Amino acid sequence: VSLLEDTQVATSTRGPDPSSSHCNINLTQTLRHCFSPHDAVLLGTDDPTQSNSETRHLQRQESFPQSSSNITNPGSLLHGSDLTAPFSAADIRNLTAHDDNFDEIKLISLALEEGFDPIEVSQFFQEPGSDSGLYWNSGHSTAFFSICSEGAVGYSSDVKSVSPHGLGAVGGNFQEHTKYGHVENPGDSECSREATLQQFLHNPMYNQLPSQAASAPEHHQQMWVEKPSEVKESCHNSTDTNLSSNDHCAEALRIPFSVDEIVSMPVESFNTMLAKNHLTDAQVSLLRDIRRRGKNKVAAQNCRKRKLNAILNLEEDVCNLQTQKESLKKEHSQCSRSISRLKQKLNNLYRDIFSRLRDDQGRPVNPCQYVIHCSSDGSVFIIPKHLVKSEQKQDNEKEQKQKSDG
DNA sequence: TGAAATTGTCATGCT
DNA sequence: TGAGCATGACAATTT
Repeated sequence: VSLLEDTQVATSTRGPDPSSSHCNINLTQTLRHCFSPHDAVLLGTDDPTQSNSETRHLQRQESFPQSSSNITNPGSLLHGSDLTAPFSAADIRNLTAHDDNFDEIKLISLALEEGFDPIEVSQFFQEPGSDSGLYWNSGHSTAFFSICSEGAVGYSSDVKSVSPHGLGAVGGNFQEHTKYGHVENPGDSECSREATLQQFLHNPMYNQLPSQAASAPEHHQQMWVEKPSEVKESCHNSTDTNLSSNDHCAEALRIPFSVDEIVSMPVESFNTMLAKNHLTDAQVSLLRDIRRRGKNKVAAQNCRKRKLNAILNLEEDVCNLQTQKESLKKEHSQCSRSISRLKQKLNNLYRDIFSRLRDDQGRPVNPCQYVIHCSSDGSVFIIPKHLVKSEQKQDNEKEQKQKSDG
């Protein structure tokens, strides 16, 4: 590996920008792209998840520049213990130990103890108004903050980058960092191998496997820099037309706080955390934004669940009411039939009674002129119809008067 | 390739 | 007054 470190390998058209004049990539950078703390652990053990790592290795090979075939057997370079060569035994132990404890809280403490420099970090936050410039995707548990060269702040994480161990903290957007900040200048002293190694070893925000990041869709990689309009504008306003807007937004910043932690911790703990870490106002604002967005994201998810449940409940209610309506319809038709039968019976009875009635002179009573009246006490009278009509009129008038008085 | 569904975010109002 | 929640609206992304 050390021999290869200075070997310049021409990238093929599969490189980040085939048309770019910066199409040479340092193999060391490439190896860094293709290497994660997980690899270090997996390569050094007989982990049963080896097949998993092989799968990832194959994926990694796909994203590996084609021209790496200039080397006798580039694949072999990625196998075996050679890859661990740049790391000391202590480093490997360190990696392994941390890999087993890569939960977010320990990442935070690790970063605070070993890697995180608030002052260094704060230099990326000198410009206020981070709210509108910030963009982040918290599907994953660990935060990665990026900042445009003009000062707009961004954040990115990758949902799909959950580690095989489910700890969700291995890997990081290092790919972005190298792509935007290092590949352009392989010899940049600021990106020295040693610094990168230190960064690699101590960066707890390494939450995305480089291979996954490299193979991720371009829009995923650029979400954090492309979406905010302010970032876009500030990046496009740059005078250097040779570099893309993403290159201008390439400066990466890491805050060793888990997004989940930021969002879910009690407000007292959150405020304590803010107070203890000597953050700038912009950083505090950023973290509060992250917390607010995280809370709101969960709220939106809950809101949508409730809305769906409400819709489902309403659909269920509609079904129940339709069933009830059908039942009532049946009942109504049954009642109507019963009423018809009763009416018919009553009519027959009426006719039968009148067919048997006779007046004083023995003549049949005309049913058109008389009606059968049943009083409340049970007595039955045969009354001329005109009397009934006049009585009914009087009754109706009485009712109307009562109603108007009432 | 267009439509529909999903998701994250913002703004706003309320507690 | 700050924090959180609920929700409509919008835009980007995914299906």
